[in-house]
Amino acid sequence: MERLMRSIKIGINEKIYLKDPESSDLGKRIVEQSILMIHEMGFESFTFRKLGEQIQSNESSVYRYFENKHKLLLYLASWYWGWLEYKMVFATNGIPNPTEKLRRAIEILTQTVKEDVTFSHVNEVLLNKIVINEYSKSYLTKEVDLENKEGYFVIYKRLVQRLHEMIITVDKDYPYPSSLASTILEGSLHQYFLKEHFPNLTDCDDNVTPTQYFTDLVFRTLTPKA
Amino acid sequence: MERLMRSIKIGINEKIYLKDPESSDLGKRIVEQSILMIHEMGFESFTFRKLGEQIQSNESSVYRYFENKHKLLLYLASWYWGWLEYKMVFATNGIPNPTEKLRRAIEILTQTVKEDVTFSHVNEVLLNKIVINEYSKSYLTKEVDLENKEGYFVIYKRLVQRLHEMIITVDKDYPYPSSLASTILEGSLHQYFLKEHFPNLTDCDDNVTPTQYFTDLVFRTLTPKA
DNA sequence: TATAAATTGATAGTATTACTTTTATTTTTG
DNA sequence: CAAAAATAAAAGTAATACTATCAATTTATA
Repeated sequence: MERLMRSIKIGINEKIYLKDPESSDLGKRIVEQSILMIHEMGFESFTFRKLGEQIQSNESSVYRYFENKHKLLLYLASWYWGWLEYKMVFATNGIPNPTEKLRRAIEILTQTVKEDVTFSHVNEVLLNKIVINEYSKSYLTKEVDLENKEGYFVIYKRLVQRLHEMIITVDKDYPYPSSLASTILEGSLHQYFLKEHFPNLTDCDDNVTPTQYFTDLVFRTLTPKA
Repeated sequence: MERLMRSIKIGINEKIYLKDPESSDLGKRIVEQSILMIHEMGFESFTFRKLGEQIQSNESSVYRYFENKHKLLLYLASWYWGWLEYKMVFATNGIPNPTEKLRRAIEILTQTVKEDVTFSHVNEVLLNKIVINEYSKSYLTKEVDLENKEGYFVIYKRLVQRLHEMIITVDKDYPYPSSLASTILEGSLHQYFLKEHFPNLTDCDDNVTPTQYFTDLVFRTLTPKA
């Protein structure tokens, strides 16, 4: 699995970048170091100037890969969701029982990223934390409809769609499968955030995981067909 | 109800502002026009300079009320949640049946704000839209723990707490009442956002409301005690 | 292997933002 | 009416988010 993951390239919409960061050493350093820096200082404080210094290159060189830091965030997010999608498809493939399949999917999608599989230069553990703290900012903008039309969110949308399909396979009569799917994905990020910063607003802690909460929620909600 | 609402002042943490905007005509114009402008141009494009022009005053005058636009957002959000809390407490007060009480609370908390009650200078319809699009940005910051300690999020937290209490009154054995409560509040904002920008990721549309989705979800999940 | 092409690095420049400071003017209030 | 407070106007600062230019270096290819 690890070896396999390492050899896969995640297909990201080419309009997100000016030059594919996977195509050069500098590009990989941009991705690698931006993850460390955004995690460290947060998205608002992160700038291309600082990144340039960090990678011992130049601001202007970074701009040749990404138009701006917003596009870089879209890139990192797409990478993350593409990686999760891959893990999910792999883990659920071949499970015949729809209930078990959905259960496994929820597990993959809502669990913490513990090990650094180190898919080349990308630190998935930190990337997961970045997504928890910053992903919303990538779509809560005035440009969202335009960017959606450009296809910048396709991977995330496909992931929700896959979850949606697993839900209706378990219970074809459930009336809100899309909403439930999007609630699981978005809600999971939120529960992780609350656990860290607003522990009173969640039941998740060291002993209770978002995975347990959402698994319980989904299977109380759905009525599996006989 | 409308009359009552108009005569109530929402108690907002005094550390959020430098000078109470309710205390002067200029302050009220700041709040009133900032709501229109943030709704119109989005939070990132909104600046105190532009606001100063709009209210026929000066940037520096705005800075005497709020340290920066982030604090202004915290203020507007507190106002909104305080207003919603008030509506909810009012609407559920005196309902003896816990299930009906919770149902009514969910209804209030997840429904669209349709009418402009025009609680003085605040346009609640637009404020609701601002909260949908911008609220996350108020806490997804590196300063969240500090600001939480300062009490900038108390009203929102109290609202989740109230919902939590109603949930356990309906089903004292449900193991995740805090998570469910926070999921309802946050998830509702998210479903409204999806309905507008990612209709494929939600079942909510002109005919199906987030209220229906969450009411259904909660009552499938909880087992009311006999 | 020479040369062209592409990439990168360094520097400088522009417009805007997010403020702060100062001073003048207006409004409020005792 | 005088003093105090609030507001307005203007200017200034440091940082951001870029763009443009050109030189240096690496890479590709003829």
